[in-house]
Amino acid sequence: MADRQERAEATRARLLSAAERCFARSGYDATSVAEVCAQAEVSKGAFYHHFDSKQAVFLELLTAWLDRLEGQLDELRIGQGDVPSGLISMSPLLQDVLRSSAHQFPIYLEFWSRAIRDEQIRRAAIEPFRRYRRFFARMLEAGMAEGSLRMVDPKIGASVLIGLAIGVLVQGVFDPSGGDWGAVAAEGIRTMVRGMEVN
Amino acid sequence: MADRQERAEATRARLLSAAERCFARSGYDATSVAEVCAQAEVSKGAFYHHFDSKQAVFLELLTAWLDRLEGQLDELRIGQGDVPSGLISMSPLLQDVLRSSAHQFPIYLEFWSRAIRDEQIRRAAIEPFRRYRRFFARMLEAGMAEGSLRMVDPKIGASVLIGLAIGVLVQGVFDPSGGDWGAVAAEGIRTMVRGMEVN
Amino acid sequence: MADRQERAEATRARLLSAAERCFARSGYDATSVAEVCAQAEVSKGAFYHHFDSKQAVFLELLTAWLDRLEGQLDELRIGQGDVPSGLISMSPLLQDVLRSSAHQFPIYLEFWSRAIRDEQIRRAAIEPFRRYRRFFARMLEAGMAEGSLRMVDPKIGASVLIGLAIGVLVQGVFDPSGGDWGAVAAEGIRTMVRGMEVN
Amino acid sequence: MADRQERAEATRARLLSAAERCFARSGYDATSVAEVCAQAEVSKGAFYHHFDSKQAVFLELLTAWLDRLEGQLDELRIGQGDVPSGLISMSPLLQDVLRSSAHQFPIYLEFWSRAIRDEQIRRAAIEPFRRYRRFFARMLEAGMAEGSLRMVDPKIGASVLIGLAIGVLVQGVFDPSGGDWGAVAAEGIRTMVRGMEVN
DNA sequence: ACTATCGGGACCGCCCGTTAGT
DNA sequence: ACTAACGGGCGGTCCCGATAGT
Repeated sequence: MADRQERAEATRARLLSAAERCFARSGYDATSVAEVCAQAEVSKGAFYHHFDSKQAVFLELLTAWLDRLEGQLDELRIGQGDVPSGLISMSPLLQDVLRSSAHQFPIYLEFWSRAIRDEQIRRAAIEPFRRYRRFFARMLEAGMAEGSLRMVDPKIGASVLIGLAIGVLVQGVFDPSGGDWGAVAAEGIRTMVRGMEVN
Repeated sequence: MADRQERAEATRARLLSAAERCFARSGYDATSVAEVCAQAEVSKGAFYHHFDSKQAVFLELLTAWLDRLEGQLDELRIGQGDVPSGLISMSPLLQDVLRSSAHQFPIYLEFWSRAIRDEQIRRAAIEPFRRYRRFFARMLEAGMAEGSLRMVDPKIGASVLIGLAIGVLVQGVFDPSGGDWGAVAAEGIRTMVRGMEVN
Repeated sequence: MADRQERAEATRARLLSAAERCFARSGYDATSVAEVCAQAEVSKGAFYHHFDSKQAVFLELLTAWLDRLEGQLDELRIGQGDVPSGLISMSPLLQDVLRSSAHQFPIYLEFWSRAIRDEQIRRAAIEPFRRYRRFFARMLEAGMAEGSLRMVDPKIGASVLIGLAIGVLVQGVFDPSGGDWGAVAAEGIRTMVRGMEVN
Repeated sequence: MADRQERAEATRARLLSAAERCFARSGYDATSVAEVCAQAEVSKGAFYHHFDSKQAVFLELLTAWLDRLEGQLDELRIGQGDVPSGLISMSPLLQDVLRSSAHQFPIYLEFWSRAIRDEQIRRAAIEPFRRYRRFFARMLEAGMAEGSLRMVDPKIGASVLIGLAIGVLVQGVFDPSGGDWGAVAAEGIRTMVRGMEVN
């Protein structure tokens, strides 16, 4: 039956989860494959059976995270009401990411560092962001169409919104005790929206 | 007599510069001490004579960069006019940082990744940000006092501003060809200020 | 009914052929069992079902090659005419081996390297050579008997002949473009025979 | 003083010698760098300080061996008497190589196997042989000039001579107890020369 | 102040072979 | 007969840092 396949997928999942834990705790470079295997309680043979390299695991974790984020974004798409209130209703999402990703975000930050140098990682890391930007650009266009938002280049406006989110995330991760980052997120979005509204 | 000391200072400087180049090109972990020494055309012994460890060099580069940034900020402090236009006049600075730091910023991004795990690095990396925040908080307080800005928690407002700056920087570094980041910076600040003004 | 067995035999043959290709291309050590299996489009399980080990495949390829060589030699045995012209008529064979074995010979060269250390391989690799020597020794004895060849120790003479063949082969394989090895083979045999004739 | 440098060269020499021993005993692939280091009683750090890679050591051993061989050849160049007797006087050299290289030759055989695949090794291994061939070609030309040798393409004749030497060496190494290889070498050269003489 | 040499250690990737399953 | 999953282990390379020497 599918017994074998199930077991294999379980092993794979255990490896991914162990890798995520290790990367989050010690960082990518400081995490050895052996450590991940030990955490997952499998052999190195199993590791390299399921993944091509250490980086491949990383890439998979990255894309999974980015996809999850996009999924959450899509769920909010069906926001009733006008665009400004739609945007404001997103601050819980940002706060949620802030809270839940506190331990994972550092990994992705490190990943981004690598993305600058590695073409493959760069593509994987940047493409989703371009999609996010398209998502927000469409929202802004809708807002302009409905007359609730001032006229701005939607692409630039979207980049500003995403920039704010990233910046708050970064600060929240580095200096968790340095401020009420949930409040900063909320206030940031509120201010941003205010600055974008027609009046 | 100062000959000896001068020569030593020059070696030290060459090492720092070589390290900056290497870190920027390959990242911290991928850069070996030997590589830095080769670039600086000195032996490893010289390296360890001037620095305690690879990380020590990194720390020194970090603080130098952050101090330079703060210096640029201080120069702008003597802004005449009201606070909103003072803030807006800062966008060239951000654009400048965006342009000039394009090659160095990745290093500090990586540094931040490490800051999460390493107490020493964390302090060095976070303290300046707290200073930046105090700087902007004071600006916002002044704006509220002069009646040009809405009432907000100045600390939170400052964090929002810094977040925006970071977020634009990050995007600009990762995806330089993905947008006109100078324009994004300008538009972001303009919108932010609009959203903060009394009306 | 023979269906099952046929299929198995085909798999076995595909593995052997794939192994030969891989060994020739990358050498014995640099060729992994996985690579051979990939080339043969079967799983590693199949490999180890048909062969005990990587070396077993190697041994099988070796003996097959040596047997083939001996077969070609036997075909020439029915040489009419005297011994000297019989020997000279063998130079096309050497040239043929030179041409056809260009890609396989390196494998066996490597095999010989191993033969020095491994008893099992040594026996497999050396025994045929002793047979070749006996073959030529008998020819030389015949030549001496018929009065066309000088008196020499037939065993030593045979070794000289085989040595010449090996040496030309080795050079031809290493430095194919370095000379006209077919001509070298012909001239070598001719000279050798001249040196062996009574006058 | 030169104390330090002396010690370093001693270490280097110990490594080379240990490598030669190990390669001869177990073959190139089966010899680990760690093993060589252990034999030489130095650390891996020392190994990689003196050599770029395992292969670099191999290459150095190879070229040293080939150069030594060429040196021995050059010493014989000042042969008085005519060319035929000059050639015959070389058989002790071949016998000597046969005896002394019995343990090293397998290494170079393996090296040659690699030479087929690796451009760098190939060049290092083949160039000397081309030089040998030029050496013998000049001898043959001299012999033809003095009228003691038949007219043959000197390049081809030289290749034949070298081929004979290689072939005897190969057999002697593989099957040391299978014959009197010294006698084979002598008889081979004698026969060859006889076959080349004018009558 | 600066160098050459060296020590000790760790890491990624891979590899050969086995076994549970089909 | 054949497969996928896995175990256990090793090997080359490199790296950080220390030391002995100038």
